[in-house]
Amino acid sequence: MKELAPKYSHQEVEDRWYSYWMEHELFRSVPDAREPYTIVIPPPNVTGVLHMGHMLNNTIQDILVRRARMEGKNALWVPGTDHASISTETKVIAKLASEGIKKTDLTREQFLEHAWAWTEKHGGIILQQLRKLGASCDWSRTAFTMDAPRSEAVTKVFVDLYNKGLIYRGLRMVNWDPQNRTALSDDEVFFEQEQSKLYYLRYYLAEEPATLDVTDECVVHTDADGRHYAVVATTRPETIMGDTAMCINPKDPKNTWLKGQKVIVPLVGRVIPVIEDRYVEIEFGTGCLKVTPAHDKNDYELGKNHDLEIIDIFNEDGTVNETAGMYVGMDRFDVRKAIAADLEAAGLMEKVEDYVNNVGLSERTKVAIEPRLSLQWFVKMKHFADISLDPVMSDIIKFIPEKYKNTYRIWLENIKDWCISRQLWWGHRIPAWFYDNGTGEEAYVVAMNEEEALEKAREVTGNPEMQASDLMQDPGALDTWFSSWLWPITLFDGINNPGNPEINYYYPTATLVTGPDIIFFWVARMIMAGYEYVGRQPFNNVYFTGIVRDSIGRKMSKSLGNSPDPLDLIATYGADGVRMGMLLAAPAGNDIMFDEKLCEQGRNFCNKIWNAFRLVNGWEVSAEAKQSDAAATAVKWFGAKLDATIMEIDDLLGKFRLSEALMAIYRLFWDEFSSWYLEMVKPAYGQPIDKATFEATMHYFDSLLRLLHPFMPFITEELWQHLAERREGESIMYAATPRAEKADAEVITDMDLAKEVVVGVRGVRASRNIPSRDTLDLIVVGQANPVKLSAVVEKLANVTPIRTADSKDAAASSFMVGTVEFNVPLGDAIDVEAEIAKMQKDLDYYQGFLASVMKKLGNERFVNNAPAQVVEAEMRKKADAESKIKSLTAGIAALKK
RNA sequence: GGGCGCUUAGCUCAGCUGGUUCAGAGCGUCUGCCUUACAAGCAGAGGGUCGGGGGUUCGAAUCCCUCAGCGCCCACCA
Repeated sequence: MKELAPKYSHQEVEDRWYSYWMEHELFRSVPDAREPYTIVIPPPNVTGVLHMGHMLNNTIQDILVRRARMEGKNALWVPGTDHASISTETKVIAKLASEGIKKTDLTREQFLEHAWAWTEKHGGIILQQLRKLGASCDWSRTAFTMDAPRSEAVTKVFVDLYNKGLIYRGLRMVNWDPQNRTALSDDEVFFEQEQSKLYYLRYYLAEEPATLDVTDECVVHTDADGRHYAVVATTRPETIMGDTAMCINPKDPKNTWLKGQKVIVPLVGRVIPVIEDRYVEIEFGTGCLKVTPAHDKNDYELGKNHDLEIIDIFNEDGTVNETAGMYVGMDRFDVRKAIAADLEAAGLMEKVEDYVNNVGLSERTKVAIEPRLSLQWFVKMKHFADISLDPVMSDIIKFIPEKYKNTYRIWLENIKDWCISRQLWWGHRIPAWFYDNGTGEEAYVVAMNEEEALEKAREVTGNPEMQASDLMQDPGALDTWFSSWLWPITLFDGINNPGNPEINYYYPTATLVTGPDIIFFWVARMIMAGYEYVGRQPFNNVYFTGIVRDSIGRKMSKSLGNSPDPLDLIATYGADGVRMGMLLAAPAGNDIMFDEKLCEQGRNFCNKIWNAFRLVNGWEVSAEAKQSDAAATAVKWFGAKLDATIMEIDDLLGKFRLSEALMAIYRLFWDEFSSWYLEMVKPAYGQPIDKATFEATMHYFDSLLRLLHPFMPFITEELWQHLAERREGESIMYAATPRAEKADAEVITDMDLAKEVVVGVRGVRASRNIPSRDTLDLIVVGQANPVKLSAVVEKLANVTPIRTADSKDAAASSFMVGTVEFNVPLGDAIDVEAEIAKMQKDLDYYQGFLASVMKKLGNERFVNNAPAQVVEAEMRKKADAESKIKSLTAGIAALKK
């Protein structure tokens, strides 16, 4: 056998094995007779870069897939990327801007060329990075949400839903992003607190009435000239050009005098009515609300109810338009400043207060959303909510952790229609064609392509002369999620080619691994699409990972600079080390407090495995050598320990407690196998090992590597090749995961006792500074030797065969294991005072313990009410404590003599 | 405003339907060791009245109430 370096070096090993796996197509899956196990990757944004969230997410997926593969399932992990419509378009625009090119200077085709070029350059980088992590994806299936098969499916679904009446076009107040000039869905808006101002504006009465209907409770404003005015508090004075009413609450006693009046919009001069609606909050500001139906969601509703005029004063980019009549062409925020100054100058500003406001921002551009009235395409969600709630609530689709079921339910119960159109170019184009039907009303057809659209249009209009040039396709694109929601289906061509062998085999997928932040965007909608188009759930489990934070709990972000580069981490600690580091910090459902030290721990573990292998690899095997008692015992015991841990791991993995499963293997390998087992079977210096022990050890090593492989694929593959001859193309990836039905509990218990005795002797050595090479005597006091596995004790503690004695040796250090006292005679080396102090401490503890047990047993209600076995246990505790006290008391007395 | 979750050792967490000395794990800390696989290591040790208060019970980290602190999601009063 060749010499191995004392330190494991991952660099060369990891790349070599990844190439080997690829070369032999070991990640490839095609349908066969085995049970399928499918995972579809949450497609990362095509222009994205690998971050720690991806690392966590994909490590988990890889563990699940590799484990399933070793369980004999036909495991498939499908990779791909997302075209990320708005995000990519934003980035391309920014890139073009840096080159001095404006989007508006380009045609659609020119812009798309740039976008595709960008996609080709960046797309796939992130997938390449995943390979470094060891991701066992079937790369031959790599998909893109905007490639041809996916695009066709998207169009098909749009047409289908339109035909079913589930997609409609409507004039709605939408979230408008003035930077990208597009509508956004509600889910793409986030709110942030902002320091702003509350402006109090004077709205003078249009006509001074002869008498004012004033009560004692009224708050009436009068200026120096005796003219009356109302005061309106607003955060958005720049929208006054769009005011078409002022609103008060009919129950507001302060403002009853305004009922039925008309007021003048400051600066603008327009006369508007005072309307009454209970929507107005009496306590807010002055109780007077300016109503701008074109620029506020609630105002729009008010406008509808009170039949108000709608005056839209903004352009698509958030500048003021001609309709406003003033400040034309200025940006909305510049107008705010200008108008505030002008109001002040005109004496129309009552006062200005500081105010903390929640402002809606575009998730992508971070620009303040402008509520805007526009014609958009919507999906009716009621139907989808109806078909997708029950499967989750009844655990047909299991959420891990379960708490997200609640979140899901509440969202579905309050669902709003989904705005799916975006005024963007990068994305799936909306398959609707408009034409002029001469009525001035909007007329369009929805079809798979232009040809079909023309056919339909001719049919609808009854005009066979209609030409393609008479049609104009909707220039907009679809929300990215309108393609993502089909992902588990379109990856197997289930929309274009329903019921094909692939979709029948791989669908429903096993487990979706994703973040809770996209539970609405994506998870819920995939469930909807799954039931609508396949009639079944898209996945059986959804494992929600936490957010990766830094070691002091801050979210990792570029701006904070607290996010390590995953590839740097891999270079430093190895993919195996980083995978372990991620996982150690990642209990399901909790946020991840990531600390680079955990990767170090992972790397150290690799080194430990490596060195354990170096040890066994270096043994000289002798067919003649006889197996020692210690070795025979060790072999039997570790087999039991291994079985017990296998069952524990099965249980943990079944509950998706990956972190704990890995920790169980870690302890099994490090503590039980390396620190205990290998020390038990290790031959004396220069001696060969017997064949039986060697073979058992290699077999155990093999089992450990198999258990570990899903978590740490590279080092396990590297070492596995040394364990047995293997043919080219074979891999631990397909070795069966170890199984166990039951574990020999007796030998485990016996060994636990033996280990405690060893630790006891080591403790004596440590406190007396006795080198481990000095052989000691070990005596059981006052009873028969209870240690069955004494050969192990003799070897590991380096003691002569265990003897028994009736009473305590005055020149011995002692320790207790259970109820048994052990003596280690030390002769002159004994420190009587220290020995007495130690025993006295134990004695105090047991006396206290006995007292508490006696109190319990003295309580009649306890004895009468508690189950018999609980009472019996207390009786045993009492007997144990008494026996220990007796032995300790005798020991102290012996020492004091 | 509505909802969900968390608070256990210095740190990160596990403790299922209350009961085996149940108060645990990993890391860190301290002490002693370059012992013939591994100092990225070995051996040993210390460390918590389970957020506060109250209740149910023979018995509570575990169940109930309440207070405090932290976090997340939804809604978005100008």
